[in-house]
Amino acid sequence: MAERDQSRTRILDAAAATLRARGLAGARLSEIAKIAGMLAPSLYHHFGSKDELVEEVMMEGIYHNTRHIVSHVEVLGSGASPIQRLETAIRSHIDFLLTGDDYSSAVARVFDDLPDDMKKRVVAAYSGFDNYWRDLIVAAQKDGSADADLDPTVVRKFLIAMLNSSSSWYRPGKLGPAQIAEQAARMVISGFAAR
Amino acid sequence: MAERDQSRTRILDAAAATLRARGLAGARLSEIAKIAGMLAPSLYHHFGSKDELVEEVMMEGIYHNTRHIVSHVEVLGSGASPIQRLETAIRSHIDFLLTGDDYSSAVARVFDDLPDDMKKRVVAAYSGFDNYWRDLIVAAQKDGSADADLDPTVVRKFLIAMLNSSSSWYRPGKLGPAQIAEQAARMVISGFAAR
DNA sequence: GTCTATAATCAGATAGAC
DNA sequence: GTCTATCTGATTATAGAC
Repeated sequence: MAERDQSRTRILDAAAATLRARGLAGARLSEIAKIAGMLAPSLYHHFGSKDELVEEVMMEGIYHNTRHIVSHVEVLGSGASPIQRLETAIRSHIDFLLTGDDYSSAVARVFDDLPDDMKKRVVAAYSGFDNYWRDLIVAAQKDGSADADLDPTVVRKFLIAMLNSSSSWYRPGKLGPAQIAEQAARMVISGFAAR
Repeated sequence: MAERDQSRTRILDAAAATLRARGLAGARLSEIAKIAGMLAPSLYHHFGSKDELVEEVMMEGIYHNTRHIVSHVEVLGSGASPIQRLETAIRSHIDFLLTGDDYSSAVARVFDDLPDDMKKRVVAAYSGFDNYWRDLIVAAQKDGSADADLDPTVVRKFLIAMLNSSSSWYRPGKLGPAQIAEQAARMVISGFAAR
């Protein structure tokens, strides 16, 4: 990797960590620069503006997250049931968020606050991710293994909001990422009521 | 109500609407003042600072929301099962958010971005709300009607995050607040998988 | 109790040396 | 490619007239 790319990567990493921790307005260029080992004006050699930097973090986050989930689900092979595939996606998403991917956590944290024009582009980039979840949900319904009276879009919105929230309240303790993921999968698929 | 209280209330309403729509950093005192029918410096006659105003909106939001949910649940009377009570709380919470309470939506939107010291106080005020949900959850588990292997705290966090998210993605359309609430209750209690 | 005018602060962004 | 110095613009907050 070229030196230039190393600096870019360090800046992006620093921006993702800062956005995750402080939100959009709270993330100062001076802090991002400090973590990346430079001063704020130096960032402008690599990025045109704060917005440009933020947007690249969003795009990376979405890309990383999608790839991570898809690769875990697809490893199951064609023998897996739709519900098994959905369960794997849920576990994989939580694990990704809680095991420290700053990029996807940054997306979860700042998405609502993005300026409208950037949000449009980020939503467009998100569509692959959304569609993937939607397909998992619809497949389980077509298969007869899931409740067909639930609206797939509503299920997806609720599900992703619930999973994403974990990055804001999770603290290492009694329950680790795997246990949280287990709880999420159980709650979503089987529901809270006893069978 | 005294004139002074009227102005205060107008300002609080305007702040809640603006916080809900624009987030913490995006909510400008000039916009809040304009909605309240005055100019920004006039706000300082009623509130000491932006933070003070924001904190009062948070406290009102939590108070409104808790009262709304509790009153709907308690109306069920002592004959209702724990699951019925939980279902009522879910429906009531969604309905409250989507039928336009700016205060509780503002809490959902800006909570993560609050400055640390204010957040501590807001969390403390939230404890009554959290405990009420927790009691609903634990009661259903003790009763044997809910999955006792789920951690009550994790269930509560996931549940509230999921319900709160609706205020950011809901738009009046095919499904109204009551239908969204119905979907949420069904998804949480029965789960996504077919029985 | 609200206004006009203005101060104080702060963060993003630019210019230009090295 | 990073620095120091500076500018710009926006926003909270204050002073004091009315």
